[in-house]
Amino acid sequence: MSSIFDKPYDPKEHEENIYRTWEESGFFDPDKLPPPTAGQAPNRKKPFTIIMPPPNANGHLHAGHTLFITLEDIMIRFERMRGKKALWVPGADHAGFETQIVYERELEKQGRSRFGMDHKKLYEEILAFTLENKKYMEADVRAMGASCDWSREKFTLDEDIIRETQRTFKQMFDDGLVYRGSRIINWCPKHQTSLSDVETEFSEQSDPFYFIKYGPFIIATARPETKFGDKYVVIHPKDERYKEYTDGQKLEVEWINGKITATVIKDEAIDMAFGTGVMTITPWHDAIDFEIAERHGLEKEQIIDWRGKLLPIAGEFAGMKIKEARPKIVEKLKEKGLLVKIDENYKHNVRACYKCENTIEPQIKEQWFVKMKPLAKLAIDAVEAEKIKFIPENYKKIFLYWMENTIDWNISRQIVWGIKIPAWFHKPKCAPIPGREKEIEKCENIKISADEPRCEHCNAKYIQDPDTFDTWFSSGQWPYLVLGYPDNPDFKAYFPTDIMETGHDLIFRWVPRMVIFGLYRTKNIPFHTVYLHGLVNDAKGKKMSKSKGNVINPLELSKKYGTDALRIGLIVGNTPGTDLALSEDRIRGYKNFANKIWNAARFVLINTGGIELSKKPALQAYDQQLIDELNLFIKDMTSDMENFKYYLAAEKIYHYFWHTFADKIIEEAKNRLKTNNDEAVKISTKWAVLEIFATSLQLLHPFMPFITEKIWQELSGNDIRKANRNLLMVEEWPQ
RNA sequence: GCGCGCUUAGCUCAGUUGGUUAGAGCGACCCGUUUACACCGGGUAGGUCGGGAGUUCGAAUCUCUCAGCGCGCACCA
Repeated sequence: MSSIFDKPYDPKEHEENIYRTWEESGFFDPDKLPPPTAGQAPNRKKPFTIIMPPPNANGHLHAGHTLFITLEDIMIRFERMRGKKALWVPGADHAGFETQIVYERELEKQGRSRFGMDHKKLYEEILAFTLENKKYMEADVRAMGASCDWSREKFTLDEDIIRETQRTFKQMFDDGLVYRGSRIINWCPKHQTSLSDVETEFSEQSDPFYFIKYGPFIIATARPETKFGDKYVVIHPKDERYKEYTDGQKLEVEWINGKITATVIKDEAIDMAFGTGVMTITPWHDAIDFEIAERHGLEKEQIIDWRGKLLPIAGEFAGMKIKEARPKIVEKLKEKGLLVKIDENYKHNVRACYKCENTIEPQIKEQWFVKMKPLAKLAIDAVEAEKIKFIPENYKKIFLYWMENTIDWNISRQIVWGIKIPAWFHKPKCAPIPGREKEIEKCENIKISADEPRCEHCNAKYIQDPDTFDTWFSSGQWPYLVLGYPDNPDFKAYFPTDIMETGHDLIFRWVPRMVIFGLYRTKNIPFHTVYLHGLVNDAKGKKMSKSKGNVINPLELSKKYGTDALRIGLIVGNTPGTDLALSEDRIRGYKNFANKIWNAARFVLINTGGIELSKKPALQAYDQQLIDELNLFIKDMTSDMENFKYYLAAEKIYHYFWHTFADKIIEEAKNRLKTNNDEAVKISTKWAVLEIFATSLQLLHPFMPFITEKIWQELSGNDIRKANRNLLMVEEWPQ
């Protein structure tokens, strides 16, 4: 008799069909699940929800994605089998800044540039580009076996998402939680946009450190080119060395471009031990200096323009790029006798754009800011009250530390690809209308509205804020927006969600924002548990990067060894929060395992014909013991699953199947079937083998869904389960 | 600078509340093709659990300390 088991398992032959069968069954939608088995029934009222972190829609999945899809799919399949209404909502992220950069490269290839392009046209081009690439991402998610409900898929630029995001902004504006302010921001001169702190990285840099005469003082700086406008000299109030100088004292000082009047400021922000203990400040281009200037009400002046060139205040250096100007300025200081010495071994950390690695130029800009303190308080309280749990636990501490030290969040971005900030400005204000002065006094010069407002007094048009939201402003609201907050019944049925599973690198960028927005808008936590997985690195444990050329394409591994092998290979031994070294060897081993399962199925098929599991025979003591051991195993493994220890559960079932079931139980069964003529012994043996095999398929299914489903289909003619509804996916988790 | 984590077999990592000879996968070596499977089976070797000190009847596990590595945050002009 020939069967599909006659040749080794070839995943390529089956995976696509199996996925189609699942998808067409409709069971990815928890509202369309088949009636529960008796064992599942008690759970059926409980929802189990995971919102998928939406992958960027601008290309294929990478290794990190395949890990999170596998983990979340395991969680979902496990709970679905247990009878819960398991909902996993997929999504696609427009990924504002990131996608715009990807598209800018496309433009560059065509010899074009986004600067000078009509905003609307650019937006439409990027939209078309994104929707095209979104398909690849979705196909990859399917190829990974994700049992998510595609009927509920959302895109971060869907109309309802945009509308609700803008409403959140309006509500926060009305509550005084967002404000427009001229504050120091991180400016990327290449990308021509501001960035939040989490979108920048520090890199250590070695620069000459210049000691320069400034009147009676010597100041030290690594950036002489910012010093043109420096007219405040700051000293620590307790510094004995400079006690003769008093706060507010004026001094005539010979400076780079001639004489200026300097003012002495005393401020405790000064580190007396650093440099000379004296510094001049440049409030427009340095965060600390800005704070000092704010505290003392000092003037601020822009020195460097938005493109990174010096402004007219720099005199003869105006129009020069910083790098070009610096040595020339130093030369001039030397000529004037102002340069005291140069320390060549000065190392400091410089903020850089996390995408282009260009140095960030701090600038003062009028932007929208979220007042973080009161919002952070909500998050801190919820986490301290254990309403939200972290896996691994130590991330709780990290989360709280960050929340307690958070600063106001700049949410304005000077990019096109994103959600428009629904703010409108009335500039200039209304002209005076005789007799209506008081009324006009109250005229708002800022309106928050999705539609274009008009001034009710002078009928002037408002000018729309050209900026878009920081992507994290909208993705921070993702969990409830996806479920259609506030009106969609899904919101009531499935929120708060159960688990937010994401990479530990998003502990600051994303997780806190979701907690805050959830608590602010829905008055509820967005999820009960945060599960953080580690990063997927190359075989040597090094971070994958295109420039290093060590990027492993997970979908190639999936094609080569099968998705099941890739999945379980990503899971076994991969503890939460710990980075994973992904190597081909690791996956290859599990391909062999898949084949082992395949061949065991062949043995079972050949040897247990005629056995019906629903008709349990009187078991021999030996077989009863195997079943008892199996039950203990189920209990142990289920407990690991409930405690999110997938790395252990996967390893245990692997081991049980291969080294207990295949190596021992099957081998013993062979002997007994061959040497014993007692029919009762044979039936008992066959029944036990089939029972253990069927149960193993169920236990393996969340980890290796394709092969287990395929075998289940092939064996279903044998009545492997009385409640068999032909899809292992909705079968009951063994108890 | 502050914080977090790691250091266990050649490599990648488990080891739950301290408890008998410390485990897995991959790799190495030896033997073996008796029909589920060579994408296999049987077996072997390989670890003073980073160093040191302490608590304990007992420590890979708890405490202290030293060293090395990784990561995060912040920052000194």
